[in-house]
Amino acid sequence: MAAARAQTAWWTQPAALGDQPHYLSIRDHIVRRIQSGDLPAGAKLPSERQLQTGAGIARGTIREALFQLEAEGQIYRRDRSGWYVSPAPIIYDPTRWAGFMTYVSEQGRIPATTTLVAELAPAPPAAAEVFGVEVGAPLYALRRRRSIDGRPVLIEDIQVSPALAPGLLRFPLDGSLTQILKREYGVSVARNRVDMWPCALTKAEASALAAKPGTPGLVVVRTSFDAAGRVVEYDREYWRHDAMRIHVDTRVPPNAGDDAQPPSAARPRP
Amino acid sequence: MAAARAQTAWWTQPAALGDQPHYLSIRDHIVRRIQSGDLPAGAKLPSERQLQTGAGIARGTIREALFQLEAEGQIYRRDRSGWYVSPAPIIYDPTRWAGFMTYVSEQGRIPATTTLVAELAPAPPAAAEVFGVEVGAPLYALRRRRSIDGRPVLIEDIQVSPALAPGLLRFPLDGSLTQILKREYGVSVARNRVDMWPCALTKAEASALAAKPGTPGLVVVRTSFDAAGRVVEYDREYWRHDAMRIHVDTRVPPNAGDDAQPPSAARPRP
DNA sequence: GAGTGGTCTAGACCACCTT
DNA sequence: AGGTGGTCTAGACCACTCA
Repeated sequence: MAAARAQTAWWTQPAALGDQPHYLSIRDHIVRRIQSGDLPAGAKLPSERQLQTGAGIARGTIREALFQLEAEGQIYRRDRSGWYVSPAPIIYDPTRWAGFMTYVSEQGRIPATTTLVAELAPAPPAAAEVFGVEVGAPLYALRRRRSIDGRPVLIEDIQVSPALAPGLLRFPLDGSLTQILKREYGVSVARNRVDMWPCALTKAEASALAAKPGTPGLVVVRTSFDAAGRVVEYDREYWRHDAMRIHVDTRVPPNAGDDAQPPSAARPRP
Repeated sequence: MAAARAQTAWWTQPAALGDQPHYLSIRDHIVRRIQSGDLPAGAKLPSERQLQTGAGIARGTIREALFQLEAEGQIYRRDRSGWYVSPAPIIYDPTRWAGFMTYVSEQGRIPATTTLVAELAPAPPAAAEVFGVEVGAPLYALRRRRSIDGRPVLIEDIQVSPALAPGLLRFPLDGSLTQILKREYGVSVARNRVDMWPCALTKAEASALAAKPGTPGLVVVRTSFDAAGRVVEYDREYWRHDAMRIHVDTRVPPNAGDDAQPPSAARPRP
């Protein structure tokens, strides 16, 4: 396997499986090197120019292969630094109240949090609607970056009502916010409403993740409520799309009707 | 707004917001045309060569703008046919037992299903493990294509145990499978286990969706169980990534412990 | 300061969809 | 048959990261 570094342009030969585009043969070759252990998780790939192997391969073709692998979640890039093999994704259950720090640890990985912003700020329209306050009313606003094994994987913006948690910013915010709310304010989560969709990271999120703007990502918007139906937390997370898999496990009340729709009503919220 | 079709190469002028790459200015221009209604949902974009406007713009640059918009979910392509404005996504709740036909209709859209394959086939390894049978044991296997408003949006592979639903293939399979299982066999779903992750569509799924292989997609794997814990359905869906948003709403049992983890245990299942 | 990826031009040929 | 996107080459310059 490691002999694949021979100088001859292995990919100028007819494609292994016959009639596929050139860039897919290159992709296949890199996949083989990843699967063989030649390029372990986190390893840096050879530079694009090195991958050209000197022989009649345009850099654009190499890059097409790289983009394909990025879309598949097998490699990622750090902006202007290089291409790296993606680590295994972590399993993320947005319906759990256990926080990031908890379940990343549970899966044998090392979580870390950096608080980028923590302030009392005027509510933007989306948050104002969720909290049922006027646009511009003061809300605690946090912006945090979370990492797994040293790799930044998500940026999140959180809003919390000062009415529910006065003085929140006095506490250390790099850990579990949910835990602080519970322990210090006696507020606990009884309901989670979660929306998720694939996206492209915009400049702001991307730069905080050392990614290129336009990198494929996943948005997770979570609104959590307490037993009284008050909004506890409004959280918007931007993930690198290769960093996680979503896992949800739901039990349905046994006596629900035929076309009933517990636990949720799936209302469009555009 | 509609005057933007002037012959002068509008994008050779300095970018609107100053110092951004050229392809992003092109992107912004197309976004404006979409938002202004000049290019409504479903409309076909001008061809890549037409978008070059004759003046010093390489097609590759146009394509970069198009790829960016595709990653954002704003446009999509039909392989070798052209680029089209993406319709609004539908809201998908994988924890509901209501089927595709139901909630697409609820959202004022027109669902359709084409059954591509319906047969009794040997269980592949993944399905065999889920059903707890030997690899190669007979399972009903369905492959269906689902469309919204005439646009194919997902391919799904379903496996059902013949022990639970003997003679299943005699029924019309273009509707709700869950409903058939309930009505004809008295089997109803008490639990849904769902995993989701972004992916790139492979050749098989892509061609059935008239998409290019490598198009960004979303995989949804759903295992549903009845009250006795038997597997009712094992379902693997490949979605166009711009066609849906995931929405989950979960209520937590009020008396659960601090670090307990209902309703699921978020175990890694690689 | 050397090397990396990011952006960009200007061609070309092909397979395939559409009409 | 004509037009579309898909693939590909062979350059070039720039902004940035990293040592």
